[in-house]
Amino acid sequence: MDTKSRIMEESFKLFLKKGFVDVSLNEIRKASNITTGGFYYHFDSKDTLLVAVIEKYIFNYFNSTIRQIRDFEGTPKEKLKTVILSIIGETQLSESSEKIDYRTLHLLLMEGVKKYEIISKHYTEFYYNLLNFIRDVLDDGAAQDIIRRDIDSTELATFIQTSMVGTVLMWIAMPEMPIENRMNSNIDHLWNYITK
Amino acid sequence: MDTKSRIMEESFKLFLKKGFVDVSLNEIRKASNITTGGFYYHFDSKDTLLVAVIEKYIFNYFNSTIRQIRDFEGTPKEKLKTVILSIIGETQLSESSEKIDYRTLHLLLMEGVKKYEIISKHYTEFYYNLLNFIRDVLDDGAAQDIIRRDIDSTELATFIQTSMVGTVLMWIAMPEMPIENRMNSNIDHLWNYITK
DNA sequence: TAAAAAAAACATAATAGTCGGTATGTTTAA
DNA sequence: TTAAACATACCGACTATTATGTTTTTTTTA
Repeated sequence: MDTKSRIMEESFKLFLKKGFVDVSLNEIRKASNITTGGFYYHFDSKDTLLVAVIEKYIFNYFNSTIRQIRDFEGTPKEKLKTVILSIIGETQLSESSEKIDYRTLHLLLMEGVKKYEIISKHYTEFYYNLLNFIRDVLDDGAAQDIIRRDIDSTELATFIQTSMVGTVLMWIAMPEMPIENRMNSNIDHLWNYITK
Repeated sequence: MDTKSRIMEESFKLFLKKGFVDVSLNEIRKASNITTGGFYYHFDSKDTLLVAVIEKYIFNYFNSTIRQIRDFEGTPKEKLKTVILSIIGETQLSESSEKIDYRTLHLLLMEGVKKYEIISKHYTEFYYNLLNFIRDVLDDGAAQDIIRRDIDSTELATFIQTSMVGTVLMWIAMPEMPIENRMNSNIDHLWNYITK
């Protein structure tokens, strides 16, 4: 792996563990085995690094996951379940085999959303991406005559998305209940409601 | 107002605006019109201050809101709608008339949850408190023969809570859609599902 | 009830340490 | 020979905190 990627990956791991502001450039340097000069050759600032890291390891991953599930063969219900569990579930760091706890990732994301306009923009874009995905799945299900047509699919998609996103936050608040259980239970109820 | 309360209120405002770590003691001192000695007379450290502020201005407020809505006369549906809108909606700083944007409050809360075990504990407790409230409302509705009985009320309450909490996060992600609209739409769908 | 003592409520000054960032030097590859 | 890819040394600004001094209020005592 080249130096820049190494810096980004090690920083990402540190950010997840301690949060952005609580990781100093010294720590980043040590973890990446590089000196100050080396770091500033690749990045203009610590902030630039954070934005790059979040774009690469979070949003790229999120959006490519949605893309994959779009091509995924399965029932609409399976697709809905899979997309969110893929994102939330056992995220994996590229190349290495380390698993990431989504909860810490979410907290890092919130930190970025608060501090940087560009991350906030990416965040919004991702949710529109997810919303469109859910709506397409619903439209597909309606075409297959599985899903009710009396409610506008965008509104239904919004309802479903809200519930799925809530699952994440509840997982942070009440971690003792496994995410899979909560997700399965929620999707089952949603499914009862949206199917004919 | 006494000095300690003044420090806490001014700090809370600063924390909401910039986040905890980005507010220095110097800023707190200036805003509260106090010196270093004065500050450290009332608080052991900056961290102690944050915990005190979050306990007082967030969790006290949250939990007392739930208590109020418990006594609130109204239909189960109104109660559900009111409790979350009261918490999320136009929160108000004690004494002063300044309105708080819940989104910034949520981000501050996440910062605290990440950094301090005690805040994380309060956070979990609050969500159990909310869950119990929702379940009681549902049980009440079932007793009035409004709400279906074929699903366990705890599971139904969990489903509803997840959706409500998701509403908050969606509001952060997609702020252009007003929280009231989203909440009303979601509650209507939930209601269709849980009523007989 | 006035003086004395004690405690509370601050104010001032200083400190050690860390922070992100810069300027410049050196090595390596094209 | 030139530019990329680093390394070294350094810096001023700022950080939370401490130690100590001063003022104000409360309590105790004569």
